[in-house]
Amino acid sequence: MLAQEGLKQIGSVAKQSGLPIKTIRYYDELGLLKTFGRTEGNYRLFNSDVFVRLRFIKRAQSLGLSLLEIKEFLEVHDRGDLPCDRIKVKLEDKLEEIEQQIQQLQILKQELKGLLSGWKTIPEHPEETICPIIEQVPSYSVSGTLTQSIPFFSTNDA
Amino acid sequence: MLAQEGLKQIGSVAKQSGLPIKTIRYYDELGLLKTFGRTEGNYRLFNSDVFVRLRFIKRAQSLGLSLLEIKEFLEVHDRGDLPCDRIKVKLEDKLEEIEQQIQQLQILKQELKGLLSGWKTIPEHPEETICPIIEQVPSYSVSGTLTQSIPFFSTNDA
DNA sequence: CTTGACCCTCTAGCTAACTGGAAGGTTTAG
DNA sequence: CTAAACCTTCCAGTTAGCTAGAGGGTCAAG
Repeated sequence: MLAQEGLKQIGSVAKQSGLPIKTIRYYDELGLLKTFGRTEGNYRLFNSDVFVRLRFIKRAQSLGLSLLEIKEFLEVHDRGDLPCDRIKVKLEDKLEEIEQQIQQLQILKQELKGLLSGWKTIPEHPEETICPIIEQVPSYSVSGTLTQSIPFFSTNDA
Repeated sequence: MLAQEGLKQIGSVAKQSGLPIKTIRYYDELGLLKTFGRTEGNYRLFNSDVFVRLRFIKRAQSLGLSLLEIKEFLEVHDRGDLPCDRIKVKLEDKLEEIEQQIQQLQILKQELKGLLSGWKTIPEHPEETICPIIEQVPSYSVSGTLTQSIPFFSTNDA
């Protein structure tokens, strides 16, 4: 029997939200959810806030934030603040990250295109290379300030 | 004492290549390296082919191929073929993958930019949202055939 | 009273590419 | 002979976000 009105067990939260039960339990374990206590039978109880929280989590996740980052925001929120300003800063960082990722991928793409456009099944060199073309050093001057080349060997001695 | 001329122990391979010993051992375990036997003391011996192989591995990795994919190529190579044609197909697939990744990231970027440009530290709504802005449904019509929206809740019942 | 749906915790596994450490064998210089 | 530097295998842990399964408790209906 449910302890109070309007409280839900994990199963119906799962159904309404479309998320697997296991996932909801997992979020709860990580401290993302703040359950509304338990029944006498030790069943988790949620009030309808949980849907707002879940939607927030999923939305933030889809924007590239990790569960731990999201947890921080939720904690700020739970202390009474709107975490908007912090979120803004994070999102600005994310934006920069994403722009860099895109740049890296563009470089890669250019490289791959270059390799593929110059492709021929090269005949000679039986032993000294594995695949001659793929081993070419990239010589791109794509567009702009890209001096950083893709590493062949990193420089750590261990 | 080294069994033969020109053979290297793992330490000097590590030094010359710049890769950690552990990594080289790991590649060997995965079957990427084909050692040149062992000493009486059970030390791995490499001939200088190993540098070609390592360079190939690192290069292919930097092009977005996994170690398992790379292993396939090396096995083809070791059976006597130049694995170029297979590599070509893989690389074409990779190219497509990368283009899709870029597209996804562009969408994300647009979204983030949209959020950040419309940003104000919104005052009201104490409880029904966590951060009002981040919870907006994205309404982008970026450029072209993007019907797929970022999922809030997926559609699996479990 | 029993069945079935629901819930609990706990442990372990998944992917990928390593990395760290324990415990111990080998080789060489002094 | 001993110490240092090198090597070996094996086991476990890292990251992130779950997911699977075992083993068992709770609850309402028939």
